[in-house]
Amino acid sequence: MSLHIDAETALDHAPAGHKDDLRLWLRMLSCARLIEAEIRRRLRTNFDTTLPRFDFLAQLERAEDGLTPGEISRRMMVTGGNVTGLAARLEEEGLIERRVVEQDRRAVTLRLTPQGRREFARQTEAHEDWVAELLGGLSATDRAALLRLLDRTRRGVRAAISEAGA
Amino acid sequence: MSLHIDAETALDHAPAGHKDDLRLWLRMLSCARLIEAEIRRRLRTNFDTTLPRFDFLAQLERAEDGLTPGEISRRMMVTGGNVTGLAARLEEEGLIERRVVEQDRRAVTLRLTPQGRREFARQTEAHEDWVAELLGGLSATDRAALLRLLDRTRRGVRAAISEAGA
DNA sequence: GGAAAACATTTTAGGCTTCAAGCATCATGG
DNA sequence: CCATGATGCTTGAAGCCTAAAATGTTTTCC
Repeated sequence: MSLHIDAETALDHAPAGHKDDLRLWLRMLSCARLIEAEIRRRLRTNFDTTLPRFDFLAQLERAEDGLTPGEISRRMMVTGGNVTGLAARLEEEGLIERRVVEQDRRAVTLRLTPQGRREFARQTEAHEDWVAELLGGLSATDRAALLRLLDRTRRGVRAAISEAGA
Repeated sequence: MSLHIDAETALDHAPAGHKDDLRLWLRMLSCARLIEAEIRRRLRTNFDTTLPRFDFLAQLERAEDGLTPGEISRRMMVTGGNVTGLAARLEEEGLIERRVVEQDRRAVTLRLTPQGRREFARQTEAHEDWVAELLGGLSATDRAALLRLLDRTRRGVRAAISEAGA
C-alpha cells in the first residue's frame, strides 16, 4: 500500500486482512517449497530423476492408451514446448515411446514402455512414503481441516483469477 | 503403493492417512502453484519482471546497508551461482549496484540504486494488492485457521527432514 | 477443389536453477 | 614468511520453463 495516499483512501484499499493475506501467502509458499525441495532432493538421490519427469510419468500411468503432448501439456499446466523437451529425454531413457496417430498425422501419442511402468512404480511407491513421512506430524483432525481450507482457498483463488480475466 | 504386494503387507506400509497425506500434499501444491503462476504472470505483464528478481529486490530493500551474494543466497535459499546470474541482470537494468568490500576483497555488497528502490516500491505495492485480491475470498476465521495449520505443518516437515538427515 | 483458418507439435531465444569446478582472497599454523 | 586450507564468488554444463515463431496437417467454407 502506497505511503503517499491519505488514510481514508488507504482504508478503502486496505481493509483488515490486507497484510494478513500477504503473511498467509508467504507461509503457504514457504511450506510448499520446503516439502517440494525435499522431494526433489530425494528423487534425485534415490532415482536420479526430477519432479517434472516424475509428474510426466504419473500422467501417462493414469492414461491407459497414452496421451498426446497437448493433453499432457494441459494436465501438467505447462507449455507445449516444455513437454517436447521432457518427452525427448524420457524417450532417450527408454521410459516412454512415441507413436504417430494414424487418423491425425499432426499428433503423436506418448505412452509408458514396460520399463517405464516398472520404474514409475518404484518411484511412486517411495514418493508416497516420503509424503506420509513429511506430513506424518499432523493429526487426523488437522489434516482434514487443512484439506478443507486449502480447497476453499483454491476455489476462491480460481474465482478471483477468472474474475480478473473477465 | 505397489499393486503387487498383498493386502497385509500393504497395511504395514499404509497406515491410516498414508493416502490422505498424498492428497493433502497435492492439494497444497496445486493451490500454491495456482497463486504463484498468477503472480508471475502479473509481474511479467505489469512490470516486465520475474518472481526471483522481485524476491531479490525485496531482500535488498530490507537490508539498509546492502547484502553480499552469499547472504542473499542463504536468505533466498538458492545456490550462489543463481545469485550471480540474477545480480548480473539486475545490475544491467540499473536496479542494483555492486561495491567491492574494502576489508575483504573477495566479497562484494549489493544494494538498491535509487531507481531500484523506486521500482521495487511500485512492484511491492501491486504485489500486496494482488495477494489480497486472490485470497480475499477467505473469511477472517479461515485465514487465521489456515495460518495456524500451515505453521504447524511447516514445523512438522522441518522436524521430519532433520530427523531423516540425522 | 482450393484458399484460409484452425490445430498439434516443434523450434528458438532467453531466463531460472542446480551442481561441480575454478579463481581469487583471506586466515592459520608451522 | 609462506604453504595450506577455508571462504566468497563466478563460470560452465545441463535441465526446466516460457513466449513466440515456424512447420506440417487438418478442417472449413466458399
